[in-house]
Amino acid sequence: MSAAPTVSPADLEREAQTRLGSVDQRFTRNRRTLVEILSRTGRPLTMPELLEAGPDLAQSSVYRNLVVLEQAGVVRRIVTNDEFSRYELAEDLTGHHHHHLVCTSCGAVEDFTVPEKIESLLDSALRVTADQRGFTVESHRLDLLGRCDACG
Amino acid sequence: MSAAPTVSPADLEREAQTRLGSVDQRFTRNRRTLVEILSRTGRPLTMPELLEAGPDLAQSSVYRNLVVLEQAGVVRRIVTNDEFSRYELAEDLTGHHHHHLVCTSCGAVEDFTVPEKIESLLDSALRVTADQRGFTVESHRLDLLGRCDACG
DNA sequence: ATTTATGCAAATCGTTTGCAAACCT
DNA sequence: AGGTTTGCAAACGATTTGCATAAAT
Repeated sequence: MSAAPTVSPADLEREAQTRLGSVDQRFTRNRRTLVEILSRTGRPLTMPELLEAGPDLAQSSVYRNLVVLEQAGVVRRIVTNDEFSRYELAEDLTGHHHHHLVCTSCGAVEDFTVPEKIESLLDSALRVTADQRGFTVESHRLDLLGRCDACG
Repeated sequence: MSAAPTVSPADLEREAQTRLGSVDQRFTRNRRTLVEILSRTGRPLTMPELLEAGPDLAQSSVYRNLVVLEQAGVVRRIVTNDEFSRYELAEDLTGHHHHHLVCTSCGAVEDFTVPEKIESLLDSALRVTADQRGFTVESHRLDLLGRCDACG
């Protein structure tokens, strides 16, 4: 349930730096702050949550920086039926492939993982299906929808 | 790739009728039209697509009716990173459990299924994980993100 | 007749954008 | 300097809502 970083904060910064550079973008103070917040929190955050965690950030800049960070492959945007988008570090940055538990009552989103064996089985099954359709898979998304512990 | 209805149009109408009734809602002309369009098309439709398919429908009424139909369990709303929500018939109405291929380029959404064996394996693995977290599963959602045939 | 659904137009609200000042190198 | 980023305020656009009319029972 913690972020369980398999990547050190320093490595993370360096990798974020690199990825931004490869898209001709700078790793500015505000962007650092965002990466730091997302890293520390270790779960998908909404805009209000980000602004609360970084009170000096201007909302418009956060939106703009999240777009940049997403294009650089540092951040991933998650859309649910909830009113807000959520943002988390790209999973190949944290080395932590996972999925989401989405509460249909309060909108909360948590991470979870499935056993490696199931994951790889699923992965190959999906690839077969996609190929048959001429679909080029970039990633998959597996969410569980239901009621979280708090919402009973 | 077709809708492959395992449920006849008549059965569908009757069931929609029933479900609406159980939430104290009527099966009005406009709602019939929506169900008919979704049934005929057999894939998730956006608001513009719905309005094009039913030129006499008022946009606000469509939005309102989709809410009602969703509450009655007749329709399911799908949110992607695309600008529009999409709507399809609830899968327990069509008897056709499926997932989605989401094109990250054009936003198009197609249905696909995975082998029953994989599906049930996944299902039990998910249930175990959820239980450990005190999470009550209502449904799962498995999307493949990538480039569709047309977008190469 | 009374309740509910409809359609138009206006309001909402998360997100995006224009622009001038601040920042970086 | 020369370019980018920032923050404020205004704009956008998908969805929602108020209200008067039309259906439905």
